[in-house]
Amino acid sequence: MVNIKTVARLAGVSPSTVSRVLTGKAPVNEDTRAKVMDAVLHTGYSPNALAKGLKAGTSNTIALMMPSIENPIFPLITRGVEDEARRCGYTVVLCNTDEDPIIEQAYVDKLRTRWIDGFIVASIRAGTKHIHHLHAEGFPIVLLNRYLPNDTTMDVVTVDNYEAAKGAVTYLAQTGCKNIAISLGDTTHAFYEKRYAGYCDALQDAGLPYRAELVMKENYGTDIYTQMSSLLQSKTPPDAVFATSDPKAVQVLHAVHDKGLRVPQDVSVIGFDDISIAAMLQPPLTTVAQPLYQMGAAAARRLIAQIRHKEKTGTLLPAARRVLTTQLVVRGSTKSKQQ
Amino acid sequence: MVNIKTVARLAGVSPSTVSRVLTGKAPVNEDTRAKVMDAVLHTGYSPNALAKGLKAGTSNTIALMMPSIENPIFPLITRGVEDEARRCGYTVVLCNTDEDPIIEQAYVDKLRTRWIDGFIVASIRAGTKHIHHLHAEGFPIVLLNRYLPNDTTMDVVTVDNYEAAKGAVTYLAQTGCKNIAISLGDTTHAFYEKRYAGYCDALQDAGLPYRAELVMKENYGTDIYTQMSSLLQSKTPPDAVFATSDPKAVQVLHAVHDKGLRVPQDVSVIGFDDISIAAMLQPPLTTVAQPLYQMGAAAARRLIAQIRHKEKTGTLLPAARRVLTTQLVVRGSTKSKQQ
DNA sequence: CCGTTTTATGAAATCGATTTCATAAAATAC
DNA sequence: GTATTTTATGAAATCGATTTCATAAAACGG
Repeated sequence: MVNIKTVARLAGVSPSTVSRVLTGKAPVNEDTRAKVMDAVLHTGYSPNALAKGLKAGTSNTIALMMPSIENPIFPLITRGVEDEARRCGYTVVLCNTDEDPIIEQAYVDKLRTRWIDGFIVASIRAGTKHIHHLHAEGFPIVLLNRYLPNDTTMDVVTVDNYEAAKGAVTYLAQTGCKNIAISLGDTTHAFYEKRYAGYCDALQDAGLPYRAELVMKENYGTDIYTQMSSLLQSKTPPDAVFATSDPKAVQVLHAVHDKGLRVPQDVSVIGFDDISIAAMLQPPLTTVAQPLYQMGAAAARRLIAQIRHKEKTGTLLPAARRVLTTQLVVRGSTKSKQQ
Repeated sequence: MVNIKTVARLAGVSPSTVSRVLTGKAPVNEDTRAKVMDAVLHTGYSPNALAKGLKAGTSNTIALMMPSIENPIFPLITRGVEDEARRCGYTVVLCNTDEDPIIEQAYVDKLRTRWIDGFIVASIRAGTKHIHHLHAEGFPIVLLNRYLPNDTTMDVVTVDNYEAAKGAVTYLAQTGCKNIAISLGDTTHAFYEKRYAGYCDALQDAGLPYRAELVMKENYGTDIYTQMSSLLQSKTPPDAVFATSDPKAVQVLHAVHDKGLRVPQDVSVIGFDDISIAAMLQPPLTTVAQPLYQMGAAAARRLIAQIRHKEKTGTLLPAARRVLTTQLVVRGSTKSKQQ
């Protein structure tokens, strides 16, 4: 591997001068600059990033922590992060944690050793403390999608889950649905809690009663498919379901289909996320679209801004909350609005 | 950040001794070892990976290059790579290249500068040369899924695309289908070429004629949906379609559905990949399952074996070809076998 | 033309861990 | 008891790039 010394010798100058030419941080005579550039091009030299990082204390690398890339919202988010990072000259390290505190801790320990400049965390949970420690140590951190409601110390990129859910349920009511069920995720996550609140308030605004038996919960012993199937056999079955994620909507669709009922004539279904399969389903799924790519890109942009600010001033920018807008994408799984 | 000097001072020894205790590469007196470990635990010291890497010439980091993580086969592959890498103490850098030679070159240039130990490449194309250069320079490289048929210099992890395709088409024939169409991908990729060959040979073995008009091609002006729609209106429409990837199968299903025909009664459909959505479709898609997770894990395992061999001996192991087995997963989009 | 400021560049220190080299102390041999 | 080997450890060199420091040469002011 060719190093700076080789180039220096070839150009007949000292390593310092080569460095000065390449970083441009100090004036160099035009003749010497030409000689050096010549030697650089000739050898195909490119500075060793490890040595550079060691000296500078940075690596131009960020980590992206998520539960699992298999969760269908993450590929697009990841793409957004990676594209933006690359544009800014940063490299992305991928961490699937399975929400396992041990794996998460292992990652943090490994990456903390001074060669990751910052973290995008899409897997934070209420109970864990590693991320706070990391932040307290001075690492730039941006929370993505998942966040802790009573903690405003860290940057967050998210959507307005309350309004988005409220809008979706209101839409169902406007299409004439009276018995609107919800397929709910783990409410220890703030974003699911918000979607639940939006559901409740939308019912109230529409003058519809809240019925506890219409709330299906994930990880509740049985899966959504089973819960939906039995709900359809009850005395007052739902005529609509607001699923708090698209995969849950898929299970609902299957349950409806397997009972011989039609979507949307018998049961309307709205999902949340707009992952790629939503449009491919039969019928295509009406869903609340999150701007996943933009969320990833925004998180990367913010993180890199924090990193650069820290490099310049030694401190972090005050934590900010970036709320992107969702959009209800109406497809075939819902009836049309009544005039 | 606490460094080795701090620990040394605290323990009352030299940095060399601290290093010896932690690497275990030289004998240390039991008393001193205890003192050092004490200081290490007390300070929470962990060696700087950048400095370590600079000295050792390795970074315990590998790169995973793919067209895009949005392509639904890659999340699972990525998960396999990452899990195996983590188990072996390696970190994964993610590279989405969009098959753009410029982006790919930029990545290669950036990562070549001595701090990536090896590459898993799932995006190689016949025309490009960067990867060969990289390999010629001595970097360990494992090709995943995509490969170059007349190049046996690099390790490959793949499946038997020919046999898998042949098996799928033979299955369609055995269920009584007579006019089997194929929805084909870009045949400049060897793996699509092989699937095509398997289709042709299966037809022949089943005594069915090859009909050129039943070959639908991606990137052929019109999309698969349109091609399938017009094929269904022809004089002798297909009664089955072998799609060379699951997303293509989805388009076929939509075309069939929109023509008011039923799957599998009127048209059988088989996909390829078994991505997560396959089982969620209505009807659930019969498809050739690739062991995506295992392919990723196998590629990572092989790459790390190469890296370690190179570190020990300075040379690479002779290139090997690892062929994993596919499995036809029969679901609802095909008829059952005739006795 | 002499003193002062710029400009350009090499030598050497630095980042942090590892490793070779040197050496003092301890252990063993005869 | 002296010679030799082994063990334990510190000092210093090393990885490669950057940056401070020092200094020679050039430019400039009066």
